[in-house]
Parts: sequence; C-alpha cells; structure tokens
Amino acid sequence: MTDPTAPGPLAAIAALIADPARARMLAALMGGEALTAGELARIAGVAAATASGHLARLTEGRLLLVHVQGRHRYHRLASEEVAAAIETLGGLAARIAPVRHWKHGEDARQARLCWNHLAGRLGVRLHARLTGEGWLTPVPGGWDASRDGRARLAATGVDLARAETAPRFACDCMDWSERRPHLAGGLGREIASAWIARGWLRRLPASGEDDILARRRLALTPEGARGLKDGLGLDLAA
Amino acid sequence: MTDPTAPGPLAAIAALIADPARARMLAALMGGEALTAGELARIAGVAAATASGHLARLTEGRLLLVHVQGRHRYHRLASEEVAAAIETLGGLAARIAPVRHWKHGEDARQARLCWNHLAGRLGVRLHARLTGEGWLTPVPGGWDASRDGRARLAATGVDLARAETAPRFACDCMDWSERRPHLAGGLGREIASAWIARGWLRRLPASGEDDILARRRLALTPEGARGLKDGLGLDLAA
DNA sequence: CCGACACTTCGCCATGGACCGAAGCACCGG
DNA sequence: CCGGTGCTTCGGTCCATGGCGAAGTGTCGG
Repeated sequence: MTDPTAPGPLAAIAALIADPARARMLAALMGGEALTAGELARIAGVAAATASGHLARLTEGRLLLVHVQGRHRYHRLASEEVAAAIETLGGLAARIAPVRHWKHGEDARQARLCWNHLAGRLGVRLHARLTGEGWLTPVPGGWDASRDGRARLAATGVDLARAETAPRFACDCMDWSERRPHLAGGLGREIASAWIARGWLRRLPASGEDDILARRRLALTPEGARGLKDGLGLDLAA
Repeated sequence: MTDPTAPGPLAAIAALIADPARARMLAALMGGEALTAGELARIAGVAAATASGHLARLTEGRLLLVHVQGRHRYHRLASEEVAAAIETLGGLAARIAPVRHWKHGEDARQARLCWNHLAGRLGVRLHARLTGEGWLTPVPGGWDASRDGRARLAATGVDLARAETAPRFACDCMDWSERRPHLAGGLGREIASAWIARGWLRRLPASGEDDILARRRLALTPEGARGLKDGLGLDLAA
C-alpha cells in the first residue's frame, strides 16, 4: 500500500524548495505577484521546458496555484503557510550561511512584502502598535478590532469589511529579521494593498534576481510616513 | 571568485533537510535531547557510514552542533532558528501533504516540545496568558517581566535569574498547530525544564520513529494541571 | 485559416549524491 | 598492551533528477 521508501512529508516539502531553480522561482513569488511560466523560467535561469517541469512539481506539491489566462499560465504561492515557511527558511539561511552580503539588506529589513502583507521593521512595529494600544486583540482564528481601532484603520484607507470576509480574517507571521510577529492574513493583505494603492508605500525595482529579497523591497514615501504618524501614532524615524 | 552555479542560501538549507534520512535525524533532534551518531543512524535507518556523512553535512551547514564525549559524538540542533524553521516546515507539511494520518497527533497538538521549550495548545495558551495579564511584555531582543509576573513564575519553580543570563533572554516562536506564537528563548527553556523536573509535565515514549512528532510528545500530569491553574490561573480543561 | 507565441511533453544525456562494506582511527576497559 | 566499540574515511555502485532540444498542443492575432 504505502511505499516504505517514501520520504516523510518534511523531506518531501524541503525537496521541493531544495532545487536552486525552484528556490529562485519561489523567492520571486514572495513578492506576491502572480508570474507567468516564461517570466519564472527567465528568473530561474533555465529553459522553458525545464521550468515547466519545475512548476508542475511545485503545483503538484501544493506550493503553487495556477491561473490560466489565455495562453499564459500565471503562478502564485498557494497560501499563507507556504509564504511563512519560505520566509522562515530564508531567515535561517540569512543567519546561517557564510555571511553572504545582502546588497540591499538594510532596505529590506526596513520594509518588505511577505507574500501579500507587510514585513520588516515596519510590519513588526505596526503589529506591536495595533496590539499595544488595544486596537486589535488576537482571538482564536483571527482578530478582534476595537471601535477605536476600526476607526483608526479605516482612516488610513483600509477596508475592514473586506478583510473580514477573507477566508481567514488574520493571523500572525514570524518576521525573520526582527524575530517578532507581524500582521498577516486577510487584514495584513488589506493593509498592504491599501497603503500601496494610496501611495504610502512604493515597490522598489527588482535587483539581483536570485536574491530572496529581489522582488519584495518597499520604500515608505514621505506621505506614508506622515500618514502613519498622524493616523496611528507610528513614528518610524524613532 | 564566487561560483555562478552555486545554489542560493535558501536552496542550500532546504537541501540539507530534503534528504529522508537527514529529515528523520532532524525530527528526532526536535525533542531537544543530544543524540549520538549511532542512535541517529538507527533512527534514520541507515548504516553508520552513511549517517556519519549526513551528520558531517548537517554540522558543516550549521544546522547541528557536536559535543564530543569520550568515543561518543553527541549531536543537537544548533539554535532556536533551526528549530523554528523545522517546526514551520513541518507544520506546512502537515497541512499540505495528502492528509497523512498522524497517529498521536491530538496528543501533540495539546502539548509538545519544540527543541527545548513548550509548544502546542499549552505553549500558546501560556504565551497568551503571560502577555495578556501584563506579566510579560515583549521588548526588542527579549521580554520585560512585571513584579507580579516574576513572583508568579518563581512560584511555579522557574529560575528567572538563570533565564535572564541566557544569550537571548527570550523570543517568540510560531506554533504551527495553533498559528499563534508560543514562548521560546531562554525563558521558554527554563519554564519547560522546570516543569518537567517538577513532574508537571512528562515526556511520552517515542513512537513511530520517522514521525516529526516522535520524540516530542508531552503529557500534563494531574499535579501539573493543578499547579498551572493555581499558580497562573491557566485552566487547560477549558 | 495560418503563422506566431506560450507552454507542455518526450527522449536523451550527464551528474550529483545516497548508499554500503571494508579499512582506519580514537578511545575505553581490562 | 590488546580486544571491543563508536565513528569516520575511502572506494565503488547505482539511481533519481536536472538539464536541454525538438516536437506537440492550445490560443491569440490578422
């Protein structure tokens, strides 16, 4: 029935990430965008045929979801858990590996995307602020927002109603550079997209394609800094 | 200078975990004990020669530390980060893999070790209780304990002074079964060891060697349940 | 309807690395 | 000093998997 030589689930998942080409693809997808097979092949540095095989394995292994649109196949990370696992593993790699020089590491520690929500110092400070003021309290399976918290978030352009209709309202995600949880889940996604749409955050151009942080770096704009200070009392200069 | 074909750090770390034999070794070491090369060879189901090679690679890759004692070589996980990464990856595997039946899964979700601290429902509820009452507040790089919090913890037999002298006083670690942080770091280690020493928690015998949870399952004793309720107001039956 | 394009499938090759047995080293006990 | 034990190193085998080009499938644009 069951193959006795079959690798355990832990080894099986790790094996999916362990190939350099696949790792580059996954790292690129940590930016949250859905990318086509062709783009991923280019990023991974392999031929289209090879990339196709890799993407099939990743999809089969439930790490990716595919969205077919015409003759393009868009691939994206399958879930929060996948993003969290890659984030954690990447953090371990950053600490452990013979101190490979992360070119734009400082930027990324400041603010970056973790799949679809905010990470880095910004993400962690935001999490601490929202919970510290009692605006948000963790409850099993999500969050509870106080009246004041709702008003504050709404004032920054976050659509709380939509966040609450997400399959999972919200959850924590461990931040490797800060070693503290940041805000993920449906609410984390809403916040990130709202603030990017509003021009408070700006995606920085990808650089160093094989870098874990390549497509994830963010910059806080002057308006964003002002908005966070006025709206949430969050002063990132401090 | 640098080899252009070299795998990135992410792939390199994943590759270390991706081999079935090595994954079994790492899973066994998640119980927190240091094991000899021979024991690990038996657990992994490979010959001594093979195991030796695997252990050398894991050590070289900074996932393990070795402690030589006479003709034995004791191996243990190198750090909190390693444990956290394996925990997260294992959680992803548990969610993603074709629902492999975890024999004693329910026990382990209740209480288990995560390297050297408490995880599962117990770990998460403890974390929530300590922070919720203001007994412990996260600060950058560790925790701040209130006077009341110190007294409460000391009353349960936890040596706070020793926890504070640990390289890192404390930190969070994401719990995969509960999706909430539990208490790790120096304080987490002190709490777990104190409560096990005091007979509040009991290690359950290993079963199913290749299971991620094999050597990590814990049972709360009646005295433990009473102690937690009286000392910290933590009622796990609820 | 036909060529261009995006992607997959197929066939093949090359290589990395997992594995073992045997031999070599280090340590312990007598 | 010598045999037993724990572990590593060495030499050799074997297989899984990544890699590519070429051919096949489906979709869009004219």
